[in-house]
Amino acid sequence: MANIKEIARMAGVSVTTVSRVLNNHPYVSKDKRDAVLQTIEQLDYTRNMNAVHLITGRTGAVAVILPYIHAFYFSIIMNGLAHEALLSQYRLILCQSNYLEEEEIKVLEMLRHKEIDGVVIVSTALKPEIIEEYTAYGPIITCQDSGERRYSSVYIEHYAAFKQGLEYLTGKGYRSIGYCEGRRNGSSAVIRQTAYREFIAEHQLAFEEEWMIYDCTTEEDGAAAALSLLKMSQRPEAMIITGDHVAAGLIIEARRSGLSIPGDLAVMGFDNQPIGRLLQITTMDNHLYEMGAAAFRIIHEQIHSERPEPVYRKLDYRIIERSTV
Amino acid sequence: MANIKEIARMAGVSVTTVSRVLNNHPYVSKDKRDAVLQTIEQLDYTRNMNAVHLITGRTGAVAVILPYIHAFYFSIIMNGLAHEALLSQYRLILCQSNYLEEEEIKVLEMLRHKEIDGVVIVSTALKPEIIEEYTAYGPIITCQDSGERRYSSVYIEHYAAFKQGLEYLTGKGYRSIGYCEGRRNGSSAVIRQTAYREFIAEHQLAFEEEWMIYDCTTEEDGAAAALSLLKMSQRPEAMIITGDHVAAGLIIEARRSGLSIPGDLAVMGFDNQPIGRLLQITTMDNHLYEMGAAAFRIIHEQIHSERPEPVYRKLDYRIIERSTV
DNA sequence: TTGTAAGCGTTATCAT
DNA sequence: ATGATAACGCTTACAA
Repeated sequence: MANIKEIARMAGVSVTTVSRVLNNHPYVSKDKRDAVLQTIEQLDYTRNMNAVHLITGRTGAVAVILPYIHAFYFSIIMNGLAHEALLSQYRLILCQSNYLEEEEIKVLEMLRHKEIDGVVIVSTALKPEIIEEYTAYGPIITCQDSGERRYSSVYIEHYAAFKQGLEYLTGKGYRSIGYCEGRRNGSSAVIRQTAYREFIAEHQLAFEEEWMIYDCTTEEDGAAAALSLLKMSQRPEAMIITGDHVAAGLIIEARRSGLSIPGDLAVMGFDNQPIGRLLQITTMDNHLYEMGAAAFRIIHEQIHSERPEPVYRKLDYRIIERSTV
Repeated sequence: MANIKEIARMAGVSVTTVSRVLNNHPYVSKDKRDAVLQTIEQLDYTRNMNAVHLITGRTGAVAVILPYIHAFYFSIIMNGLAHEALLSQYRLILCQSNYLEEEEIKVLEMLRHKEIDGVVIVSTALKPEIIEEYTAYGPIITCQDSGERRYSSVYIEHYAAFKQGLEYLTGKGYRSIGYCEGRRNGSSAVIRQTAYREFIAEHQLAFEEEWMIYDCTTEEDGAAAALSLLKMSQRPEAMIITGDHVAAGLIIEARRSGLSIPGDLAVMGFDNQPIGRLLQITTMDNHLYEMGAAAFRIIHEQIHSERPEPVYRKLDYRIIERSTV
């Protein structure tokens, strides 16, 4: 395959001139530029970008770490990231980690190996200390609140958002509230559970340990939760459920079993996913798209600044009132 | 940041020896190897992979082109790809194209620029001729049947599969069948519509133009389809719907409106997605996961062979009988 | 406006 | 078993 030297020789110019044409530098006469362009066309030449990356020290690529691409929560954030990356002519390299530290480390190692210019961590199993180590090799941003670390973050205050959701339910008069939690190891799940238990205690609400249902991540988990709810001697008046798709599964199964919603059971979802609109689920909009977009904008800026300072951006949230509460 | 030269100097060996240690070559004495290893540790050294890519002419990365990551159809294929890529220690670069030719070309250009070793095209808006041009720069495989071209393919016979679905419905006694089609431009949609219309004609089934519903890609589209079905003066006895999530939307909305399924309306889905199991939707399993896995295995083999020949692999399919037909 | 030559950080070749 | 040295294909001082 042709290289820059060959183009230079055939066009009767130096490699520098060819490089200038390639990079749209000024100070190239029209004659030479045309000659170069024509030769390039003729030989079907393109640059070997590996050589460019080597000499420039940049790759124009950013990696994104997330556990599952097929989870709505993450795909919405991903859309935000992708949109901004496109605007900046950047490439996104996706890493579906399944929360495997090993996979996540691999991506951070890519940063170290100079294969990418930065890393966006949407959700991780990694300890903040580990991430912090890698900031030495390039900019990193997380979509989780990890305190004011040496890397940036765009995040939702899960604690406050969850409490607001609970307040909304008690405001509607519900005095016993169950909770379908998402992935047990998920960083947000831990926070939300704390918010939940504290809220229950503060407001002296009724509570049974079986109202706390763990590891609900799919429609089927929601359906299973509905079934176990039905078998309880004491059932909560309301359920708060992270993920509208899980809420959807619960609602469908509960209705199939003859429960009226919100009459017999109120359901509040989280994350404002498309299925939620279909089933008219009352939910919490976490602005996930904007989260992705902001994350990319920040890391892009950091890639291009000399000594970037970490940025901490807190996103807001709001309840979407529909008809399941 | 430290480079190989520095390591060599500090360890008191040549760069060649360092390189040998780095690549686990034989013929390095234990003494020197240990010295090198220790220096590497000490300086926190890693290779600049751009230099490696440049000299070796390989990158260990394969790009995947698909229109939408959040569509179940594609995410299942993606899972198959990802699993195999992991086994082969390959990196996957994801391109969400939205069926924009421009975006897809960008990826093919990466192949030309030597930034990736191969391309897996899951679904594309590109003409086969264009893809064929790029085979000059490296192996390409599609997950669509495009005839026996200069690039490989793993594909489902959408025509035959769709007809089998229709036969299943007529076998159950339904004599009027409507069809919710997926994305209008989707390559499979075109094929399936042909199969549909031909089947209707061959079997002299009842048919109204309004039973053919276009561009159904989401749960909400399915719900909307249910609503328009309800308004028809003549309603089909059965619906065949590409995508179980679309079928789910239709079923939920239809039942909400008092329709019994399959009593008043039989529904057959396609693609065997998780939601289909929850709602007990009778569907067609297209082996999408296996499709992704096979695609990667083939391209991986081609990357490592001198003069690769195109491979054409046809996948089978089967009906999963549940309770909506 | 143009060209020469020195890198970038590796691996490959070919000695010894 | 080890090491010079030449690639790989490009950008960028620096000189003219």
